[in-house]
Amino acid sequence: MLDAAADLVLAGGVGVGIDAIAASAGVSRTTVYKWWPSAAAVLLEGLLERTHDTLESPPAATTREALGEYLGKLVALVRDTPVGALLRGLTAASVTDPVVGHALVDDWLAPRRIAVVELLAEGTRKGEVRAGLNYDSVIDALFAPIYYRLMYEHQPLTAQLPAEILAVCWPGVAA
Amino acid sequence: MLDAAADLVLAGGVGVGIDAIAASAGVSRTTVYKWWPSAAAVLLEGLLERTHDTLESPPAATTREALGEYLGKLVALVRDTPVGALLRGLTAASVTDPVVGHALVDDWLAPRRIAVVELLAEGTRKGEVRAGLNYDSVIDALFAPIYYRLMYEHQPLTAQLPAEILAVCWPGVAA
DNA sequence: CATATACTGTACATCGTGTCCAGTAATTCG
DNA sequence: CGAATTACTGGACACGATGTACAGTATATG
Repeated sequence: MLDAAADLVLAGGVGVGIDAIAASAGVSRTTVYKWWPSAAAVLLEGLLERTHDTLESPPAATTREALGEYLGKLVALVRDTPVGALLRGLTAASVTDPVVGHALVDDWLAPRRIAVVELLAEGTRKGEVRAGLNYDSVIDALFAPIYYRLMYEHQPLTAQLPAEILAVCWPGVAA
Repeated sequence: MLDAAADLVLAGGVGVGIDAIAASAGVSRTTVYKWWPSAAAVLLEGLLERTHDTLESPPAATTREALGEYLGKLVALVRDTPVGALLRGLTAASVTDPVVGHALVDDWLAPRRIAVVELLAEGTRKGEVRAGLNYDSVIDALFAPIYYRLMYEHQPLTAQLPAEILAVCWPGVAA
């Protein structure tokens, strides 16, 4: 059912409902309800299940490069896989459903923020990142443009975005 | 009807529908449909009508201060008025309704981005802002954290946010 | 006075959600 | 082997929201 749900979103649908998931998975609606409380819960679990291997940051020579690669991996995921549509739909759902909102923050956003906190802490240890930074602000500055462009589509979500983000933010982060 | 719609959102409702708007405005549902195609359209017009005076940037000594004040005004609007809830709801609606999405970008986001472009251009003229910047990236970096926190609520939307954003981004923007 | 415009209120078709229930197939366990 | 648990089916139903249709009323305009 998780695969079916993800495939549905891939196929272009953002407002995927229980009916569509059940039909696509070849099971009855009742069965879906037996395992998940809502369509959004299915989509969220499908999202997490397919991406739990995208958390670690690849080794890189410098902290700046490591951040660039980490953001690049996220942008690629959002651009080239159903993850983008999934995130858009779940973000919309989170507005009316606080449970989805909390799950999205705890299970999607938070782990990625933690990964970057570690990158920054390591950078501070190596003398590449300024000490005494407010990590939460920095992480917002790094991640937010990606979600901003994902949601509003006022600017294209290009592969160059991480480099552009770092061009603006890195001078305020570097030691 | 616009006032009624805005008041409804203020009262805590994010998923405001045609029924609620009509009831709150004291008119029949048919009448609302006569003037707007959807509930989101009413809310959007109400939002724009109440905020078209918040576009200009106040005069400030330095470009950095001007940016801080401009972002501060936006944060205050989002924090202390129905604008925050309105934006959250409309952003959610924009995911399934492209018309709302375009209107949100063209009539809400774009004018504010243009105001900041002017601030930055003026700053470049005064020698306070680096020349050759990619304005779109800078503007994303400045605005995105506000919308990011608005949507996910993973971090509080405090009055200090603009200062924190500038602490990270200004070094990459200053001449 | 006649007409156009705005509004009313109900009714209706439609869709998606979430629950309920009786019945079936398969698996596990005594 | 037989009994009980577990998973699933599919149809029915209540519910709420959306959007349209229509016949009728009030009000202002000319």
